[in-house]
Amino acid sequence: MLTEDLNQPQREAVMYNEGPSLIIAGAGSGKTRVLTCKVAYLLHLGLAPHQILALTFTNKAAREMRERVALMVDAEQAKRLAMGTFHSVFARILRTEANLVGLKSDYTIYDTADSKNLIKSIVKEMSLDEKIYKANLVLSRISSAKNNFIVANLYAGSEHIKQDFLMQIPRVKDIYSTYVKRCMSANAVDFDDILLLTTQLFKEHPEVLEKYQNRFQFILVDEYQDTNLVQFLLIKSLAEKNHKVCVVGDDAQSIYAFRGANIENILKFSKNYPEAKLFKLERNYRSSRNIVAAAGSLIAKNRRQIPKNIFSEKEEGDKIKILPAYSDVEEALIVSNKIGDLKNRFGYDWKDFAVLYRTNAQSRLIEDTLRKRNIPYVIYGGLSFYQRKEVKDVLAYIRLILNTDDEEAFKRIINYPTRGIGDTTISKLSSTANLHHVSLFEVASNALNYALPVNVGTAAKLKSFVTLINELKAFESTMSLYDFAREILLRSNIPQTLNEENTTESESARENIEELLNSIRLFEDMGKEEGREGIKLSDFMAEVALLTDMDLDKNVETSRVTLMTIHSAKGLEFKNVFVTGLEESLFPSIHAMENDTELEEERRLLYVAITRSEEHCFLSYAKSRYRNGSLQYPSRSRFVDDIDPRYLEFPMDRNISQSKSIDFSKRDENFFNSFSKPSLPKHLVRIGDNSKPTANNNTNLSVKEGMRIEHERFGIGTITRIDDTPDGTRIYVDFETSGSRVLLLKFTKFKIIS
DNA sequence: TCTAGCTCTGTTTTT
DNA sequence: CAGAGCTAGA
Repeated sequence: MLTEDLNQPQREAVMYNEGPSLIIAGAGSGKTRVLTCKVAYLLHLGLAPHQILALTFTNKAAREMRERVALMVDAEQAKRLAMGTFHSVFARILRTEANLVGLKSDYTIYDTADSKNLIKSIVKEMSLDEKIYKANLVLSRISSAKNNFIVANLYAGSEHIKQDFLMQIPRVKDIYSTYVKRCMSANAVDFDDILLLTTQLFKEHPEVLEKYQNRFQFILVDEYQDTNLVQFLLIKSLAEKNHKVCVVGDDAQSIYAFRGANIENILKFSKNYPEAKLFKLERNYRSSRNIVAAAGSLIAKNRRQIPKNIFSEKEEGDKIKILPAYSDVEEALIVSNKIGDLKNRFGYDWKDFAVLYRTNAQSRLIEDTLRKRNIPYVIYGGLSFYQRKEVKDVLAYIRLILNTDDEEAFKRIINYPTRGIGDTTISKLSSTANLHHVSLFEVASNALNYALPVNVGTAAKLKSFVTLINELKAFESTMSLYDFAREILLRSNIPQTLNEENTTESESARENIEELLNSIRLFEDMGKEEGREGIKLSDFMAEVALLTDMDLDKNVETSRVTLMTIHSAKGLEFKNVFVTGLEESLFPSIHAMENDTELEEERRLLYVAITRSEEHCFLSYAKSRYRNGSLQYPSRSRFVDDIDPRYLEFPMDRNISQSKSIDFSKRDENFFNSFSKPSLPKHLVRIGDNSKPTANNNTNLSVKEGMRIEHERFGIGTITRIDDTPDGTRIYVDFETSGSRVLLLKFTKFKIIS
């Protein structure tokens, strides 16, 4: 029986399908299992796979669920489930119904970089100050409006515009409406549009909505706490007719408010469906009792939450260990050492470890250290493969060929490889195109008709570019995807250009492009295997646009330590988890320290991080860290103090101050002062600060072999050797955590301990 | 129009 | 620190 291995609340949640239900699923409570069983159960009850709509936030989650369903029912059925991310499912629907919202079905999906570039162009064209109307800021305003279902012509009457005035950016309204128009005339949508336009479509075309209401007999939504208003509306409208909808979420794990997610949706759900059944999954099967208790004590500091009692019946386990470090460098060393140590002691595999951080930038040091120790690792996040310059260049060719209206693709490649068409010509093209409400490509194709003010030479260059694109277009019908893509690549002249450069970068660029072609071939072959007829390159492009770094195959066969942001770690679990950078203004982020709402979200983020761990969890922080090129002295994160100390273990052996009361923020001096115990005479050696190094009077300073010193960045160590060289005195130090180093005395900041 | 080199600036999380 | 944008000179 399908529900055999489930506990009571899980089974009830799976078997109740008569109406709407809300499943509050605590961390590690077997949520995926419940969802999977539910899908299998619905199939068992006789629903056809295509009648079940299951929405997730990541492709990975969708894939995983499909695979697990396939194990319970037959693979054929699993394949036909309507399962995917919000964006991929609704992008498909939008493609089918494109003409109803003024798009063509081969529309392009703009990624964030495309959107930003478009905004930049618009700001320039409107002669606004780019320093005030920063692309990032404007995009986030537009995105937030879209997520809240505020279309361009309603923006003027919205709360948003009031905030814009306060922020002194009143013209966002105009940028927004121009942006929408430009996307439309480029036959392009951005990420938010995929959901927004579908919502609009359903609103304005009840007959279309009804078609999908009838098709989707049952709707499941994962990570419901992370849905925004538009997603809420989409689910609401689709479920309106037969109320067969089940949403699963955990308010304690809501970490996407910055993207418009609204916890209110969970509360609104019960309001919207008064008959909704509520199920709570409170037993955590993942983590030791200590970890669950520690996480529980942390999240208890948040005010707004749905009451629940998460418990574990696993063994008590070790306490969460706090790992203080002198510097970011040392933090990385400690983490790497601990990983090696645990592996040796308990026989873990590399893949049993994850190092999590708040910001992507933190990965660098950890990466460096792991590499030095020969510890294999994978990094998720950051630049994804499809965002790399060379890959985007090739994709832009493909995009323009498939959709010549694609403004951003046009701009990207009109002069790459260089063909003598510069900014001047591009802005002429732009203004002419805007004037006549046509695409850049259209103007370039008929420069004469539009009276484009360019000289004969430029006109000829434009013509040959247009001819190239048109010729390539003609190949589509005659070739396989792979051959077509290869033809595009060859004719684009990109490979030749890279060959000429002949640098390490151009070498890796060529490899990446080769990789891109391989993925096109793979896509084509898979399609054939699955018996899908008439796959087109546009299908590949549609898929690629919605792929993230998480979805890429990263050589999963080899066992490696995982490095990722906490956000990307949601939904995953590891035996051992290191949460790094627990420092004020990093975690919680400096941007989130102003109000409680944001602070609570950061706290939930740490909650998510801790609850990823099954057996061991470590929280590390550094007393000094390089950020944006300058050294900073943060204090320990307040969140460490939010956890009940009964579940924490602080180090005994090292005398890093536990108190947070010292203000490190002012000057270097404070940092050193904080080290010295007030009663002791200050042996602080601090030579070569910014004032000129008062040369040799430091050489006979009282350093001796065997002395123990405490270094700002490397921690505690013993001097093993002292050498006088023409450059000054060199000291050889064996550091406890960071190994041996040779330091030039006059530039070294340290304190003598004994 | 292109390129190299300089200055400036920003700097969270992501489908 | 790294990426973007700007300037000067070719």
